[in-house]
Parts: sequence; C-alpha cells; structure tokens
Amino acid sequence: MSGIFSNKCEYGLRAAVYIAALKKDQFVSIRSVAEALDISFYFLTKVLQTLTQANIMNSYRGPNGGISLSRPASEIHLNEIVIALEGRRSLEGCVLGLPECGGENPCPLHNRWMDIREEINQMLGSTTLQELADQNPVKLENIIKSAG
Amino acid sequence: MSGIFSNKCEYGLRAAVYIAALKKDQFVSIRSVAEALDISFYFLTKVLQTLTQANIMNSYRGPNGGISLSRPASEIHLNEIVIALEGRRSLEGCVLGLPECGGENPCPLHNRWMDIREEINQMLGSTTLQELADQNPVKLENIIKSAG
DNA sequence: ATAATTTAAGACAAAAAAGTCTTAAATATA
DNA sequence: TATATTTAAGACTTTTTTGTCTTAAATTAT
Repeated sequence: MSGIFSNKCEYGLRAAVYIAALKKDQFVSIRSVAEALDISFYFLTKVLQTLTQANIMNSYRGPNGGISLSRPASEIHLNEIVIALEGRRSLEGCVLGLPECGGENPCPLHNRWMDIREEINQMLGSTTLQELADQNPVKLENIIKSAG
Repeated sequence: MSGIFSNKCEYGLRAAVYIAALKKDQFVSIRSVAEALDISFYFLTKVLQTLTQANIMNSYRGPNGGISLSRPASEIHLNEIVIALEGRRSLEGCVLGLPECGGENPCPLHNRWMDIREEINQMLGSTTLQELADQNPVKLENIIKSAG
C-alpha cells in the first residue's frame, strides 16, 4: 500500500530537489542528504548510484567528495529521474498492465488513461529541478526532516 | 518495475470489467474468469475475495456458484475497486511520500501533483463498469486471453 | 445421506522491493 | 607514506508482494 511511486523513486526525487535547492557548486555528501531528508544512508546511496549511472548526478570519492547534479538544475526534468528509478512502464504502460495495449489494440480504459498519462508526462517532462528549487521556501522545507 | 498500479489492482479491474461485460445475471465461476483473463486462479480468488469484502462483488459457494457484481454495473465506479485493492494513499497521497504534505504544508510538487491527482480521481470516480462494458467490443476483447 | 462443486481461510513458497552491512577503490590531507 | 573520508560494489537480511496449495464450509444434485 505505498504511494503512486516506489520508495526508491520518492527518495530520488526528494534528494534531487534538495540538492538543487542547496545551490552549492561543490559535492554534497550523501550522508548529509540522508540525514537532512531522514532517509537511510545506505539505501539512499544505492538510489543515488542509479541516478549517477543515468547521468543525472555526478559523484566524487574522497574527502570533500559526494554527489552533485551532472547538469544545471534547469536542465534536469523530473521525468528523467522517474524513468531512471521507476522504469518507463510507469509512465508509458497500460493501466491494466496489458502488454499488447496500444492505439490499434486499446484496452477498455486506454483512451481515458491516455489523457491522464499525457498530463503526467507533460508535467514531469516540463518541470525542472530549478523550478522546484526556486519555489517558496516553505515548500522546500517540507521535504526536510525538521518538518516531520 | 511494475505499472502504475499493483498486479492485484490490475487483475481486479480487469476481472470487474470482464464480469460486467458478460452481462450475466447469474454467478460466474472465478475459475472461468481466471482462464479467460489468463490470471492465476488462486491469486484471482484472493483478489476477488477482497472485492467481495469491500461490498463490490457478491460470492456464492457450491455448484453454479461463483461471483457477481453486488450492484448494477452502472453503480460501480473504478475508484472503489482501486481503493479496495490499492489503498487510499495511491489516490490521495503525496507524490513524494511525505505524510505531512497537504494544503498548509505543501511539498515542492504539491500543487502540480494536485492537478493530476484531481484528474485521476475525477476519471476513476466518474467511470462506471457499465460504461466500460458498453464499449466497442474490440476494446473488451483486449482484456481477454485470446488477444495476447 | 453422499458426492460433487465452488468459494473462504489460512498456511506456505517464491520473487521483488526495501533496507543494512562489509569491503574495496578513489581521493585528499597531514 | 599513512590516515581519514567518501562513494562503489556486492553480499546479505528483512519485509512486502505475488503466487500456490490444502483444508474447511456452503451449496447443489443425485
């Protein structure tokens, strides 16, 4: 009974927004992110490794190492993060899970779901980390631990 | 890496639409539904038990027993099925999984996601099994096994 | 009554997701 | 060079989801 996305994906999105909001041009340690967001350090490490492999983040080892966005926050869209962590199926698949479902072979919910899927993809594909990082500070604070 | 809903929920939706489309006023055996939809009989039994407990279906044991919709298909909305099988959080929760997120305490994605959540709830809350069952037969056939 | 059919309930098993830990590799600094 | 710091990789454990099976209960028909 989790949310619409997996924990992995929720954590990845939260971490990405957090890092973007720091507006720091050095590496940020995963440990500090994990503590700020109240996420298991070990698990977050795995999640961010995936984002690094997907070329969304950069990592650097050693003292003063950590992770950073691989590009300006204005060039990272949320759908990249979701696809890296959740897979394409979550954004492109049939609601009923039918692999054959598509334009010429629509399931009973196909058309109705298409509209929603479009909206989701539109939103995630057009929203950048920059936009989220530039929001009202109240909204940003709500992803960090002290808010909970 | 599954779809937007769990397997349980996908199966429940497919079975409900299938049963509605049969337009049969007797009980339909779970076994026949499982075969038609190519879903494990055992697992489907569990899923439909949940829908029966949620008062969406009726069941009856013994020869000629099986399951049926507990109400006219025109009075069963998709959101009921999703809530019964997937939980309220999937339709009402924060995209980032933050329990505190809400109107006065919005996460960075809150407003954007609200719009989409609204659409999803609107669609699922207004679409009935009847409407899906009355669609173009091609769409209906695509939930059954022979289509795969 | 007896046997056959069908769902209910609960135990059980397998697979996937979530989370933890250890060791290795890279890097910086003393 | 030696030590400390930090991510990478992979083993491992726990929890949840998914799927299977067995037995019980309800019901029908013989």
